[in-house]
Amino acid sequence: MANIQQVAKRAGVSVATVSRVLNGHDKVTAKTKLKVEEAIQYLNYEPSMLGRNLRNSESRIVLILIPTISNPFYFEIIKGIENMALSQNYSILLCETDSKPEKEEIYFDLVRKKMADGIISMDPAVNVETLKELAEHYAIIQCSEYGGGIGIPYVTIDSEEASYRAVKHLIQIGHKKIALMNSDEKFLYARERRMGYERALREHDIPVNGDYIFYTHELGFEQGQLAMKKILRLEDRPTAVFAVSDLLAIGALKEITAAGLHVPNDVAVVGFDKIDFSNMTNPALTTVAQPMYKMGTVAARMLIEKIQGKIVDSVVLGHELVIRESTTG
Amino acid sequence: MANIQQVAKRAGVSVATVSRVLNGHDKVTAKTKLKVEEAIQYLNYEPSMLGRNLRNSESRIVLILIPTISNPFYFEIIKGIENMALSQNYSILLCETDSKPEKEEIYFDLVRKKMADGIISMDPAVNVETLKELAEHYAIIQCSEYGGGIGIPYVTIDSEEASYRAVKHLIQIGHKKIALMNSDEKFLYARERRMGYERALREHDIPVNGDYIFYTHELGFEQGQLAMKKILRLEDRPTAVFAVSDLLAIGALKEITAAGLHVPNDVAVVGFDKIDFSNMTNPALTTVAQPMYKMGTVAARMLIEKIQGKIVDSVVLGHELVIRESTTG
DNA sequence: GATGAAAATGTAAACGATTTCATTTCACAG
DNA sequence: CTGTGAAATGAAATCGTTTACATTTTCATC
Repeated sequence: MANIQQVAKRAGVSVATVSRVLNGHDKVTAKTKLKVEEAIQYLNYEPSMLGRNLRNSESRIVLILIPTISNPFYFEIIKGIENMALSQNYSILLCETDSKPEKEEIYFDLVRKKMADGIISMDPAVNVETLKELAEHYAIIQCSEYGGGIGIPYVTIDSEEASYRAVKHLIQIGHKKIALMNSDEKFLYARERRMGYERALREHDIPVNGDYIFYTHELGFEQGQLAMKKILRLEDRPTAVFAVSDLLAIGALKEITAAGLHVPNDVAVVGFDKIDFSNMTNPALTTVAQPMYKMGTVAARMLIEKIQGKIVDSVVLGHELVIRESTTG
Repeated sequence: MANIQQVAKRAGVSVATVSRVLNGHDKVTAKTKLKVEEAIQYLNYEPSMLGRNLRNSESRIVLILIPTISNPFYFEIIKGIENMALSQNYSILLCETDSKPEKEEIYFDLVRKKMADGIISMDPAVNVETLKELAEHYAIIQCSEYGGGIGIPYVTIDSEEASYRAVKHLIQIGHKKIALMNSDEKFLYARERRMGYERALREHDIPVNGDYIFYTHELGFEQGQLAMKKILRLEDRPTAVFAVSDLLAIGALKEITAAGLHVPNDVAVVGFDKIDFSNMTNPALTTVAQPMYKMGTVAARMLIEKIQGKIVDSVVLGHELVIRESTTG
């Protein structure tokens, strides 16, 4: 494999000139440019990013931190990030932490060692202390999930409001006994979503019943099944369930059907995220749509600006309630 | 941020010595080692991969080429690859081609420019010519999908046999009118799966009916719905459908239910891949399980060996039929 | 044809590590 | 105390770029 020296030699110019035609921001005579291009062609030369990266002290790689790749919630966000990154000549390293500190640490090390220029964190279980420390030296953006008040820019939606609207929809179609399937309240978004839930109830003079609130330690299908089992065993059974993730809701769906009950006639279900699969279930799932693709592009743009040393502000994006069969038959 | 020079200076040794304690394969006195480690600690030094990578002419990054991140089929494979890669100090760049040559080209360029040390291709739509050309200079492995006979090592399952067993299962539980929902036969695996389908039929003296074979140009949910619509319109309606992907099968499921028919009483359905969601549907899907995690680890191991210059052989892994509600009630 | 400013090109020093080869240090035998 | 070989360390080249600065070329002008 040829390097820039050999190209220079063959073209009869200096390496500086070759570099100039390569990057194009400096002026080069049409004639020399041609000579260089011929040499490049002839030698099948491809500039090495290794040399360039060292010289420029950058890697042109950004990290995406997600708890697990199995949650389709992240798909669209990732696509958004990827496309924006690609358009700016960045590549993305997708990092699954499994919410384990030791895996997280591996990836943090990647930026410490200059293998990555920045991080978009979507892991709610991320170690906030380390993140804060890292943010002093490196570019970091939080996306979708965020620890509040730690001074790291984020892009997210208004969880409280989204939750409020979802529950309000259930109330409007006649439900009064509404269960909340929430995740661990150590996460900010979980606290916000419970607040929205309670606000909607209070606004309609429905008392908040602690027995109707369930916590799961993960947002997966199985946790949804498990929680739904408990809900179905309540003596005063709820007629509706609001789950804070589609996977939880799909687990609930499966469990309700397995119990011989009908959705939505016996129990209505609302999910959160509008993952692809929410449309594939029987019945299709009513859910809150986050503008995921947009979220991804915005996060990526913010990160790149941060890498370039600019100051960036946090962003709150809109959301939308998508009403489908699981609440309206 | 400190560099190796400053560490050397503070420790009162040469950079060579620092490098030696860093990498640990050369001998260093316990006393100097301590001095160096103190200096590292004091300066908060982290070795830069940029310098190291240039010197070593490697990036320690491998590319994974997938058509789209939305297909859960790839999850477990990716996890397998990632874990194996991580254990060997490689990171993975997940690359979505959308089956578009221009996106593919972006990623191919990454290896030409030394930004990546090798490629694991899972994209059936990959440009085989370019891939072959690339394989002359760079480490490449095909995983799951593969173009046969192009001299690039692959890891896969025996598609023909898997397909044969799936169809045989349908025959054994009494079906004779079995539709095949296949993808485009420009893909080798599609041809193989049709062959398995036909072998099973022939073996039980069931004539192969061309009207029962459907082709989709993608393997998604919508394509499954569309194809199922056509199948349901056949005058001599099949009593079973074998789809070559779970997403197709889930589309079929939804469509059958929407038509007021029952699975499996009216139409039985078999999928392929055993993605997580195949278990979440109503009814749960009978499907062919590929050893995806294993496939990923094997592919990663093969790739790393290839990078190290070893000669690697292709691998065919086993598979398993998972019988669930969509065929047995 | 000399002059000078502007444009094009070249020289050489970074970037931050690893590693070969040379040199120094060390322990020990004579 | 010296000589010896092995072990530890150091000096400097190297990987492949980019770029500040120095130098040369170009060309319009007088």
